Amino acid sequence: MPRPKTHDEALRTRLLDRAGELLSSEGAAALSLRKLAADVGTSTTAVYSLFGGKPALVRALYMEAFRRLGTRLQAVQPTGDPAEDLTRLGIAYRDSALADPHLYGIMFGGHPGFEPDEEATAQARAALEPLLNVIAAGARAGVFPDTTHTMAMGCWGIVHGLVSLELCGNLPPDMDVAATYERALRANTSGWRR
Amino acid sequence: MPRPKTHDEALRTRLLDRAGELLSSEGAAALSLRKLAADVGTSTTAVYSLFGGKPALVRALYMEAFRRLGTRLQAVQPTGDPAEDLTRLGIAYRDSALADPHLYGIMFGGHPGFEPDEEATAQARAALEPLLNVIAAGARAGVFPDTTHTMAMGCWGIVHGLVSLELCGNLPPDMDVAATYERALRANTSGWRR
DNA sequence: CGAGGTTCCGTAACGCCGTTACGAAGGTAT
DNA sequence: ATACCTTCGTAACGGCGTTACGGAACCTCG
Repeated sequence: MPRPKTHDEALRTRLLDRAGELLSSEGAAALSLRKLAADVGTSTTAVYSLFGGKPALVRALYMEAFRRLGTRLQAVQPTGDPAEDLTRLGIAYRDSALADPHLYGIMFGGHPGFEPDEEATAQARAALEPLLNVIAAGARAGVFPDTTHTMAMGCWGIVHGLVSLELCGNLPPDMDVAATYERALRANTSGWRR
Repeated sequence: MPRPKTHDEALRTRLLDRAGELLSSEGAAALSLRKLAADVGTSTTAVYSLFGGKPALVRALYMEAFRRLGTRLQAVQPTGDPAEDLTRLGIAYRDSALADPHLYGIMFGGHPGFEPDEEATAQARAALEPLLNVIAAGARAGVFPDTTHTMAMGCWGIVHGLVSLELCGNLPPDMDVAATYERALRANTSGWRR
């Protein structure tokens, strides 16, 4: 007896996909509920019934962004050399960010109204598990210190920091970023060597 | 014969000060031209005649933020040990960011509509001169490599990255951030040792 | 097969925002 | 005193996120 729902899971994914496209092509400022709904051929109400509002939509994008990052990091095949693996993870991290800078901005840019809750930060941490695994393996092999979490924070810090500086345009335009990035990663890794 | 100006330099600084206060107390989302003008006792027109619009106001805050950061970094007294100086600079950097997180967000968060122009990025680079000086001194002393700019990027990356992660709430709440931060800084520095 | 009822969703309104055009305000020179 | 020129506050415009509401769509039952 009820009217059948058109605000269903399919529409949810279409909204999420289009939101990601808008974000990638025109930036975060251009991501408005009105434009999004019009593009998908529905009304803004859909976003409220399917997500709950704009912050909740951003949250969904946040989760998706970390999911993609985690997938890319998991795809890095271990070589047996923890230091080398660490560098490769860092490069994969940067590739992931450069592949969709605006999505990276969702993860760390801090959108107005959205604060990651516990589940969201758990998703973020889960994406970095390959990093923890490599560092823990290095610790077991005796090349890294036993303070796995401390070292993981340092490594996450440097990859995030460099990528963030690059995306903000804070690096000199004539710099060979890829090479300098890798050099900085290796220096940092060797500093943690036991 | 003209009506005397009330949109003068004094009003400009009052607007800038209040904008900084609003930013610090209520965040970037609460910084609206209407509220700002009302607080200062003028109209939104003042912002347009004195700055040129909201992005230009944000630009002024951006310049001010990097000016303050530069002042704090310059206040770090060299010890003669470049590695130690590097750590102290990193701690001063974090202190500066924690002193006003929202102002730090202006520098790297990327506000909608504002892209730093050449002069703004020059101001940003100038603030980091103490970092370059210490690294160059270390290179002259033979403890750091000759690739000063590469190493500077790495060092900026790790301090910015860790501070950024902390401000985003991406670090575990039970972590002793100050100690871990310093540990990561020292590891990174020692990795650059020649 | 049509009427009723229940659920659902698009429209439209509200209060914000940044931006801009315009008319009133105010001091100066005649 | 009046005319004029600069300056600034008011108000309007389009767009935003959000929400209340009324009509639309379907199933069920007579």
